[in-house]
Amino acid sequence: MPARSSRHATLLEVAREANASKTSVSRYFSGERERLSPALQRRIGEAARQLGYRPNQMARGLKGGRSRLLGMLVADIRNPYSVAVMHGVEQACRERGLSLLVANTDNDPAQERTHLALLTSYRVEGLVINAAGSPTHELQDLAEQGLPLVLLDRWLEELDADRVGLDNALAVDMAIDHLSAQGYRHLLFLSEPVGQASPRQQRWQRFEQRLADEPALNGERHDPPLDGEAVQQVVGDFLARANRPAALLCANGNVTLAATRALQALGIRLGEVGLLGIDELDWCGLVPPGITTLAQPTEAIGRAAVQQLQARLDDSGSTLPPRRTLFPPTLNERGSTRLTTFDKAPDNHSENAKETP
Amino acid sequence: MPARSSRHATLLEVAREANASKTSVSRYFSGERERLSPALQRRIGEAARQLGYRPNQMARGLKGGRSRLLGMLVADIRNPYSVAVMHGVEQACRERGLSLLVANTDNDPAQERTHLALLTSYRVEGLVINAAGSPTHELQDLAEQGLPLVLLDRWLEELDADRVGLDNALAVDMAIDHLSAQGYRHLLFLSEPVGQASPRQQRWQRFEQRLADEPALNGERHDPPLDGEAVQQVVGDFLARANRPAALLCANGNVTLAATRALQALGIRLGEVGLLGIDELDWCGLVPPGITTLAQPTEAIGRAAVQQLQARLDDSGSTLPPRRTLFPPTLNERGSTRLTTFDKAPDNHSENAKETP
DNA sequence: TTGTACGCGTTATCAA
DNA sequence: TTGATAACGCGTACAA
Repeated sequence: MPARSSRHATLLEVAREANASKTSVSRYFSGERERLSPALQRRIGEAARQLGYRPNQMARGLKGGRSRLLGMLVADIRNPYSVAVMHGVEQACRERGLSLLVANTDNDPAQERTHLALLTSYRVEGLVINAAGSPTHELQDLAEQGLPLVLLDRWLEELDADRVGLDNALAVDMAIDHLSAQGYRHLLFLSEPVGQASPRQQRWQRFEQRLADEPALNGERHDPPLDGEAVQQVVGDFLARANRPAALLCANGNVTLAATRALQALGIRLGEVGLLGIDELDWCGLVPPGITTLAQPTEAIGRAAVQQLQARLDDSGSTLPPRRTLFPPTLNERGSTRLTTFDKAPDNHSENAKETP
Repeated sequence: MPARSSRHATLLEVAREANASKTSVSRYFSGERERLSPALQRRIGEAARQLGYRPNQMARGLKGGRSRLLGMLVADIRNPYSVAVMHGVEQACRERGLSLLVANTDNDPAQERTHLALLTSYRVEGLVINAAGSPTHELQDLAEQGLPLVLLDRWLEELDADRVGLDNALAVDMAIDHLSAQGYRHLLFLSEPVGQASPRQQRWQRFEQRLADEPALNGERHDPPLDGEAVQQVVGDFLARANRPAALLCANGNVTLAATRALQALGIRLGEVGLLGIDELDWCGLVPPGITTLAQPTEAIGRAAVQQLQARLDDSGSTLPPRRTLFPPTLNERGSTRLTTFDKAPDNHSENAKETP
């Protein structure tokens, strides 16, 4: 029984109880158990268990500067993409004996600043940053102070830090190539308001570039707000203007959701008008005839972020050049980009598709 | 310019720079700014800004025992329900100037133990626990040591702690009442493997009780593993046995997803066989004709958890009796429980429904 | 192999 | 209003 009613047992108390010195107890809990005599080990172990002793990480961090804490700044924690990446980050942390201090900013630059200060005040050993705004100056300072940090998904041009994320140009290429191969000729690129977010900018730009390069391809780009009727309006207008076969390319998961709603509201059948979304979501196979997506390797991205941080941590001293780690997406082909599929069966049963000319 | 190339400025350095004492600087950053002369305030503020000083929370926590950290143990961070609740927790934390240390256990009791130890080693001031297994003993110890903790969603009978979550009995009642009112007579209650998880047990039991009480209602209960073909098998068998009108009641969001897949694979139209899920999900309005759900007030649940912790923190001393805070769900009525709806249009356009007898 | 003594950055206590 | 000093719990030279 831990007995102590309201406080925590300390190293010193364990030492007393075990009739040993602070140093020995410290060693016992710092992976130097081997260097103690078997007898001492038993005494300390016993005493610690009896008092319910747990080393105080705060005190540990204070002395050695090793907080064993990693900070993660997330722009929108309710985004499944963010959570999936975070899961990868967390696993990688666990494998290294690190804990994760998570801060969600809800895409608010003010909160971003606050949380950044907060994270550093806990002396995190590294920072995974999925930025909302552009707290470039603050980050620059942190980087200069020698704090390892890696930019996740969204990055800031002015900040020359390590970056991990999707190969956005490749993703757009794959999307366009697939739609093109399926016979779609008139493309609508749909994004959340582009603003400062780099992935949106990059996908957007790549789309424009491809349109410019290939005269056979027609297209438009729009970034309406996702709440309200704007999306339906934009899609409706596009479809009224565009010749067929026409398709929608959604820049991320949120857009895919909004676009699917819009198409349904307009009474349009998926596939007849193509739909391809960047980001894979649980339900993409469920909406008949299934929504084609480009899945990001979220776990790998998360792990890569931590790995990069670790590299900086190990390297502390010499200045490695900033490194960019880009991952390719995976195409999940479903009915929404099958021009000839007018059937409503779920994707995994499309072999039973009945033609409805 | 923060100048210092690689370390953090300390209180002492600020004091020297400002020609003040440590105490004064400490006061300046501890909300006792008023008690300093305007001149001193200016000097300290200046010096701090110049050196880029940030109080070290680790050291703070060491001295006063105030880590300003709350710990949250999450059973499955990829579950949208968990994330939504976490969002509420996080907001409530922010309002109180607390930070959140999140630990995901992936439903693994071993990791649960580890993470629990980790969280306490950072001297979190309180713990929000969405337990995977039953680390009852560990938790009991923590509670006895005076650490405020609140059980979220899942609770452990043996542990007499504060609890926050959904009113599960009410939820099942509402589900059955709705299905019953819509004309469904033969019910299949579908759950993830019940095991130790208390919400599953409670929902399961309430379902059984209602069946026993009302002879007019027929029903079965199953808890197949969600991966693989088991769900489709169970649903198929049930539908082969049961008379109509028949309906499925899904015990949580994961089950709803699996059940929807199964019904699609079986080529069954929603509504014709009823489908009602506990937990609201992004896509429930998207799968024609929309899936009826019981939404949990996730934000409120998260906030309530922190609020409860706060109460314990404030009260420290006298022993308040354990408190249970249960929230009612909200019914989102959609096409999947509309017996007469054979139309495939999205929910928000059901007024245009064409009858297809 | 084990113990002593000091320092980490902060707050609390007390005195000026 | 300000300042000196002693903790807080732990790691780590260094000495034994």
